[in-house]
Amino acid sequence: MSDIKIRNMDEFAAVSGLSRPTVSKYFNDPESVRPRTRERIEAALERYDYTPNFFAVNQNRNVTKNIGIVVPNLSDPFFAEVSRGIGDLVAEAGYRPVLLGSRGDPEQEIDNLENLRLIKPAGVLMAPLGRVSDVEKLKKFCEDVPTVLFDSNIDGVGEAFVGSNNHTSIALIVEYLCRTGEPPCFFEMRTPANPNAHKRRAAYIETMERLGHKPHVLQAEGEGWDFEAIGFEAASELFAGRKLPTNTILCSNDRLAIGVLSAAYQAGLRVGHGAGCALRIAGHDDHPFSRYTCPTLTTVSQDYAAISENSVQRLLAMIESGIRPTAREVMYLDGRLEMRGSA
Amino acid sequence: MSDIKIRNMDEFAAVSGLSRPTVSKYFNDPESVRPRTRERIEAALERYDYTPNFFAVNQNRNVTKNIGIVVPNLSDPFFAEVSRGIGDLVAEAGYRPVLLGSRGDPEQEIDNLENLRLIKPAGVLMAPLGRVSDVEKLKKFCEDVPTVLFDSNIDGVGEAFVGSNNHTSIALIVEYLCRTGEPPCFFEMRTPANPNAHKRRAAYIETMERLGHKPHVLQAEGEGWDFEAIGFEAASELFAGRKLPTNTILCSNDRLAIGVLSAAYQAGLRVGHGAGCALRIAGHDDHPFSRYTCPTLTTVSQDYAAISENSVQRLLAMIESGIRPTAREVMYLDGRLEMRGSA
DNA sequence: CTTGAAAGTTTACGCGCGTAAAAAGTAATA
DNA sequence: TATTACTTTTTACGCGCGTAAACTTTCAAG
Repeated sequence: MSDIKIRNMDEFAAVSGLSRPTVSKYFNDPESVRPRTRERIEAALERYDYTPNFFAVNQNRNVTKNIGIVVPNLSDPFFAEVSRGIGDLVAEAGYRPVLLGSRGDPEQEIDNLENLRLIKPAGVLMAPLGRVSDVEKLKKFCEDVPTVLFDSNIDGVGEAFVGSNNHTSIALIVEYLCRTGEPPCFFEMRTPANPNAHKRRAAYIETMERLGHKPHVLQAEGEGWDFEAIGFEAASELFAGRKLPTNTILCSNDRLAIGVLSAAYQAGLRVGHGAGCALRIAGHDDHPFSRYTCPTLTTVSQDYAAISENSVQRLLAMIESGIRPTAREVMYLDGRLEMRGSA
Repeated sequence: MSDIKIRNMDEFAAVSGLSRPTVSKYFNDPESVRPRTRERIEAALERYDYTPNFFAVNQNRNVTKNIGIVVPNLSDPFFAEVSRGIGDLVAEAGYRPVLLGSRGDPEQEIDNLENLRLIKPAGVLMAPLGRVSDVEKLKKFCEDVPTVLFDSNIDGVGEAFVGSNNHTSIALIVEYLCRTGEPPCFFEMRTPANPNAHKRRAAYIETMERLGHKPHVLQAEGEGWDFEAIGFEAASELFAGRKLPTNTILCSNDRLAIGVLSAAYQAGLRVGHGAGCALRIAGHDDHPFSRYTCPTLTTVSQDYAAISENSVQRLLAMIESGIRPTAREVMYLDGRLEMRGSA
């Protein structure tokens, strides 16, 4: 490694014995130059460390190699996990992932998109806030930038959607619960942030009716993303008032279930499916901590890997072909039942 | 809002009736132009939406308004939380936070810094991986870019460090545990990723000896960041072998403690400080989920807010004064005992 | 009304690179 | 060896903005 500082592509072209346009071509696509030329450039790269100026490279492009990843909340372990996976895939494909969290705030969500627009991304992968999102602004953004939605769907926004099939996964766990004990009631937030919640409630009701049971929906008050706290508060009240219509609770998601588990513990209710248990509790999502709750949480796992892979793949296909599909593509992946200790 | 598209600063200067250099001056610092001029520009901004081209703006600067935030792992709720707070503060101060996670991988950590270098950040806030970090490369980066470390300290790296005082906070909880029951043993990973772990162990030993008790350190095997799993496995073996030297376990951090709690539950050991409890378990950090474990986890909370504020403040002071301090500044904040159900 | 500093305008150059066009060179085929 | 198709080089321009220098206008104070 030489100590001579290379200040720009001109100087680097000089030390590698080539012209700047050829070097420029190499950096845009190493395959586009003759193998021997490539070797010379790569040899020079070992001796002098040079990287094209990020800003100058992107200034003239109308699209860059940046791919935006926008999720509702980076503090939520689910989204932290998924966005990590997506970021990896994006980086492997030779793009630069730019990760942004919206903190549950629709204004922040739009801000994130505006910030992304500044860096002229090749495309965006986004898990929208859902119900509270500013749909018109989202649509406008998606007209300009190829966008794939994941996790929660908003009709007409983006070129594609990849997510879980709430209908089958809720059916899966409702059937399991009915088969192995009392039919469950359904525990959710009254004003859920995420549109999946509505689908899950609907799927619960439909499955219960199909099985000939009466559905019971319990709704917790509270806004925001502090799901454990909301679940805890509402469940504590339920337990104190002994208002539970059944001994089995299916929660709309694992974070609520974690709050409910905690409330049950503090109310002295033993949770599980064994002898001496007063209550069964199940969740949905297979949150990273679900396997370490007490008892471990029975839930439905979403196929994180498949969601990540499919959404990235769809976006890259659009970017690399340059073709925006005429019809919006929607893909639902099946969940898997995770039978653990709590139900 | 007019529909005329403004393509660049020249056009925007034209519609606002000013010259481009004046407009440029405004965007660099709105206070630097006469109030009347400012009004004209801001009026124009309402009619035509124009934002200076991000890449062109930064191309000529040798430092930008970007501030990098690098944490070991974005999937860890602790870092997710802290980096969210830091990002907010950075944004409030008029800078653009760029968040990067190193995934527990020292190479990724260096990669992150190299990527940051490309965008010429005004400064960087970093929680280093610690023991496994490539210290030489970190140092080199910190020579070029003003950097403040937080969470875990590496001597000689960065201009300042802000973190918790492990010594006092471990003393706090050890004293509490000794006062209210059997003296604790200390549960940690044999090869912890984070240097705080070593300080915590040392603080435990010293406090125990000061109080006239014999310290016991139990070490779990396992590498990586899957702390709950590592804690669970090791604790399960301990419980099965009945090898515990005391009925009180102080875990090096909350994530390990969550694993240990889960193992205790599955081993049928009742955890808590009440009658009929076989075991007390405590943690350290006040992880977001600690208040929802079963039982709730007694722990020491780190002062997230103060860590965020102080580290951001120190970095901004350096950036805005343009002065790199000659002496490295180190700041330790005290933790607070969170007495809950588990101990 | 004069004066002088502060603010704004004009003009001009540079940043580092993408990229187009024409010329020159290189490698495989006939 | 001549032909042909690629590659590479040369030359030149443009992107959008920062910024310096010299000049002109504005505005408040004397």
